[in-house]
Amino acid sequence: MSPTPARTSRDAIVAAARSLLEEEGLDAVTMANVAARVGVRPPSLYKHVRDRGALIAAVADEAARDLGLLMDEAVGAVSGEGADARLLRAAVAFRVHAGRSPRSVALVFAGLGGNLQPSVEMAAVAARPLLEVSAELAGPDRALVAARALTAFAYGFCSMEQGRAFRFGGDVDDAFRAGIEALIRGLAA
Amino acid sequence: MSPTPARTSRDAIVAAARSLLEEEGLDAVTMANVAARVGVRPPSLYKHVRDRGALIAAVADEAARDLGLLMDEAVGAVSGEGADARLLRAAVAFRVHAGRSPRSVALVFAGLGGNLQPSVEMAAVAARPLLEVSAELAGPDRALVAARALTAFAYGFCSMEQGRAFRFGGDVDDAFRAGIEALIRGLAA
DNA sequence: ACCTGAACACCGTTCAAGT
DNA sequence: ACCTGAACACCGTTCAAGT
Repeated sequence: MSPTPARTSRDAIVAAARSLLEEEGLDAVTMANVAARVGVRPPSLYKHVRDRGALIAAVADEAARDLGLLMDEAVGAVSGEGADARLLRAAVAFRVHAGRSPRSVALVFAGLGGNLQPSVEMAAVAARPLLEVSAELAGPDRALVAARALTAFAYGFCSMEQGRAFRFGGDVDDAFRAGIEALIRGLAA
Repeated sequence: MSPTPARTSRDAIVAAARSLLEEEGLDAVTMANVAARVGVRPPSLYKHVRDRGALIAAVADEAARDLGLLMDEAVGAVSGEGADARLLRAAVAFRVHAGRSPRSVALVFAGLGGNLQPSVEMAAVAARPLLEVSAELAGPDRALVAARALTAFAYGFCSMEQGRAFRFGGDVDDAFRAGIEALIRGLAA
């Protein structure tokens, strides 16, 4: 019975912003581009999201949720596998994900130049799987410290790799593997 | 004898862009803001820099040079100090620097959303001190791998810290120290 | 040789007016 | 209740015109 039914939705808007981010970068996530993708004029977006910042924060939240699901799966126990082997698998999965969706990963961890972040709740969901295996590796009282170190390394490495910061030759796959193994070894000791 | 002497210079322009970046963020580095700081109209800037991208790349180069000088100093041998202790000092110095100049650091390592980077030459200068101590720690043939791991951890950690990504409590200083020590231990083994 | 105002094609955002 | 065109204050960049 509404005078005019909604011609788009918040979900469609966030999805359009998300694909724009991944395909063309944060600069391409303009209200004009998003509006065009959902078939509406830019001012109409403000009926569904507060402003561009809130839209990008919503994208960050979705990206964090997906990352959490991915980690949950990657970390799943395989018969007879120790915490070290499971963390190595999780790190490799994270790197593959970062290679496929570099801008989403940057958005989740560093806000991509803006000050937007996922909500604490979503961050907690995304972090849980890693925290559990970290507790196995380093003990419950050092789980947070270990998870932070592993995340810092993996995110830092992939962020630099995607930003083409490794420009002195050498085997990048090797550096990632050696680094994560050294860190896991050091944290378990 | 020039018809009109230059009222500004490339150096002054880059310096203005740099302070704008650190004080207000990359979005504030507009041609209008930079021009106002050097006392000129925006179109005049194009006589000194190709475009905004080239200006930001020049800022990245200066930031990389400064970081290299800082690392060179931090890594300097103290009597009887091993490679592990020197790397720990370098990492702590890097973190202090990242706390003071977070946006410059982000620009050097990840391009800050744009695709700008320091030149390879400047990156090589900035990386040399770390590579030398890494060779001491892990042996010459593993120096690059070790330096990459240490950089990835330190940059990732500080980037997350500055982006307020550590939101589950705990001692962040402790996490940094434990992480870098674990990594150094693992790389030396 | 450098600087300038005017212009162009864009932004994000607001708001009164339509349906 | 949602969508729209028009408007406002901004961008980066180009260019002919000034000195």
